[in-house]
Amino acid sequence: MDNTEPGPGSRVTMRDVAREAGVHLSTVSRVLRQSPLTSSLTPTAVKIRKVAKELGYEADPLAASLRSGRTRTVGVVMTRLSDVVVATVYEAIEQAFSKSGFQTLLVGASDEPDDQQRKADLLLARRVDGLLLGASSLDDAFVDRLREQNIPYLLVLRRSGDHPAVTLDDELGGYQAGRDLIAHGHRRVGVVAGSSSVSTGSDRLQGFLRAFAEAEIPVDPSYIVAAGFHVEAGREAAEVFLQHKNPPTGIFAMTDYSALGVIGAYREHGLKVGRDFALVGYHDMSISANLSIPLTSVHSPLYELGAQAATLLLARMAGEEVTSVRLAPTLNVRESSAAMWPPDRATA
Amino acid sequence: MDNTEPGPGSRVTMRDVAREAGVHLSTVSRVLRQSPLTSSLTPTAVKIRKVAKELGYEADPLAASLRSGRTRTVGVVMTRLSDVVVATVYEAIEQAFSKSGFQTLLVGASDEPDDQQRKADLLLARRVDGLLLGASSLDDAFVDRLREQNIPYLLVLRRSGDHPAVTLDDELGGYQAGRDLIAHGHRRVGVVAGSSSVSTGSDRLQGFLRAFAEAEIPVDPSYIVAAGFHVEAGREAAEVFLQHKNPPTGIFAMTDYSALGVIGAYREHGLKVGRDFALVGYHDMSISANLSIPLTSVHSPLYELGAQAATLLLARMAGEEVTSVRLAPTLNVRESSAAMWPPDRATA
DNA sequence: CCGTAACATGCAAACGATTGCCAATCGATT
DNA sequence: AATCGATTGGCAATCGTTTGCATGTTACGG
Repeated sequence: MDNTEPGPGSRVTMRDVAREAGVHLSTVSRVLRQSPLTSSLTPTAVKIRKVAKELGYEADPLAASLRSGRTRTVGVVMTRLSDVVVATVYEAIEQAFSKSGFQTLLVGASDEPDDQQRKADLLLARRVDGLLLGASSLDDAFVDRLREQNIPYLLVLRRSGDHPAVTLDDELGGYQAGRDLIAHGHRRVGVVAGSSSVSTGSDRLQGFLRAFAEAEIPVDPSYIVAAGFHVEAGREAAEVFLQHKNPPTGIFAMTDYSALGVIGAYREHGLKVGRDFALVGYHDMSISANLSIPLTSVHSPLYELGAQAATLLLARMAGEEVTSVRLAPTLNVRESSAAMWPPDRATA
Repeated sequence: MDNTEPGPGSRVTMRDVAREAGVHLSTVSRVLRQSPLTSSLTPTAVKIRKVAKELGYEADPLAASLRSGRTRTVGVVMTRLSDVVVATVYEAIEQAFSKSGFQTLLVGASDEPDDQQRKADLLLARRVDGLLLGASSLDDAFVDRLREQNIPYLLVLRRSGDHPAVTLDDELGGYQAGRDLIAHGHRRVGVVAGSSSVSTGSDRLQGFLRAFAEAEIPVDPSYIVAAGFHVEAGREAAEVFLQHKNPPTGIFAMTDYSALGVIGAYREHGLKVGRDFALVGYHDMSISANLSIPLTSVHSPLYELGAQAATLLLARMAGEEVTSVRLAPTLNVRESSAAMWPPDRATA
């Protein structure tokens, strides 16, 4: 026998509704799930709905999921949510799913592959109907396993192998940044790069280098500093640049944040962006256009990215085949890189 | 009869472990839950654990929750996650709960009270063990209902009534901002305020005004512009200031973002922050110290806020009484407000 | 007027755990 | 050797749904 909660103060269950309406439990279930088997106009259905409302019945998703195996929940694994880029994408994802009546279960993961896997397993244990991965590294055996297990999943922001993914065309973005620096006369350039094991970073670098290869301008590898995506990374890289006797005249930072770090560090050396050096950032966050010297930046459609990811995963969950989507960025040229280089040649 | 998933490819259940180990189902449950009733050293316990590992058994949280009523999940309601402040706090929350073996279910809500309530109800239907509310307005009847229903909850970031909350001392922050502007000689000041129905905004304003009241300096109400917390809000407010024939010399923006908006808009009028006007921001995000002209800003311990919120909610869930916590901010004075006003008086 | 399709209900077995109660076991104490 | 107390393990009910099958009802065409 069990006496945990004997009081009548408990919740209203289907059993209560059934008793009150004078029908069987299962009938209530069918009517309320509006299963296609039962038209909604029959007097019984009307009565059940009325009683349910009167009693304030609310379905228990737990019990339903246990029995049906479906949870109407998708799991989302993301890194560092405090990164605006990530947060914006997640916000879009959440809204899209919420609109379709799904709930998202968000877990943060570090950049270690193991951590992502552990967190994803946690989500799978919760029986999510689908999985959105925003933290996978380029070589992630774990994702292969997902495919084999036939679990609907989708990568977002980062690619890996030939797994379906919704990403930004980072190669193109890097290319655009490179073209911009070339077009403004820069021949000696530096890059504030992120970790090379993450597709976003390596793609941007590749595109950037392609631009210079096409223009047949060599890029000194020692000017490519893998520092990271945050403000401090920019400062670090800046110090490296400034130690060269011939520092680069044009800099591509892989994040607006690291671009700000560069601005700050250079500033402490008395150097001013847009005058003493050119700078191109990435992601075109709302702040970038509003700096004292507005920042040239590659704009990424982050919100659309999240929305598309949600749509595609929903399609996959419905059994459809989907193909990866790659969204194109656009370059916004502003004062930080708009001047021609070398300066004053025309007037000298 | 039921034939939904007859295949043996299903998951490993306790029943399987019990059969394999030659003990009763319930014994397995007790050992694996390491209920205090069963010491873990008995041979049966050892065997069960061994078998469980061999079979790759993993508990189904759904089934466990259904029976036990506990989910080891807390619900979190927040607004606009793309706001770094909110995202940072959430990140801290998630990490803290994750460390305690809880999962967080995050839902985004708009600023409308109804929406928050709807989203919270969704979470309650999922039987969360506790609720963290980051989107409540000042007058929120919904939270009262929670108290009556005896559900462990906690407000975070925003206060409401006498509900337990972990917040920043925004009044103090506003005061500090005000003191700074006064100390640097400003007598005509403007405020870029947010919505007054949210405690963060109204508290900051109140503190700011207290500083001026104490110093017996009047503040012109038409210089207080309720525009919002984002970049565009700053631009908007700046335009309002500039339409006055005597624009304020010192400006308090309630967010670093809106501060950036002000910088941008003034800049387009040829006005430079730190020289032509002083500016104080709020939250001291990583970028603020790295601007060309570093921004004076009130620093809030956001990460600590999230961590404390998690700790306190856990305590409440364990039945302890908790008292609200209010974390003190600290002012970081930088170039944007460091100069004395009016300028050049000493040298003139 | 009957056979039958079509549909609305009812029945009961799951889904996979937790847990109150009780019987059995075991060691120690008298 | 008998008794007592404490552990241990088994039993079965239960959490609140979903769902395959069987039954009952209605309507309709031939």
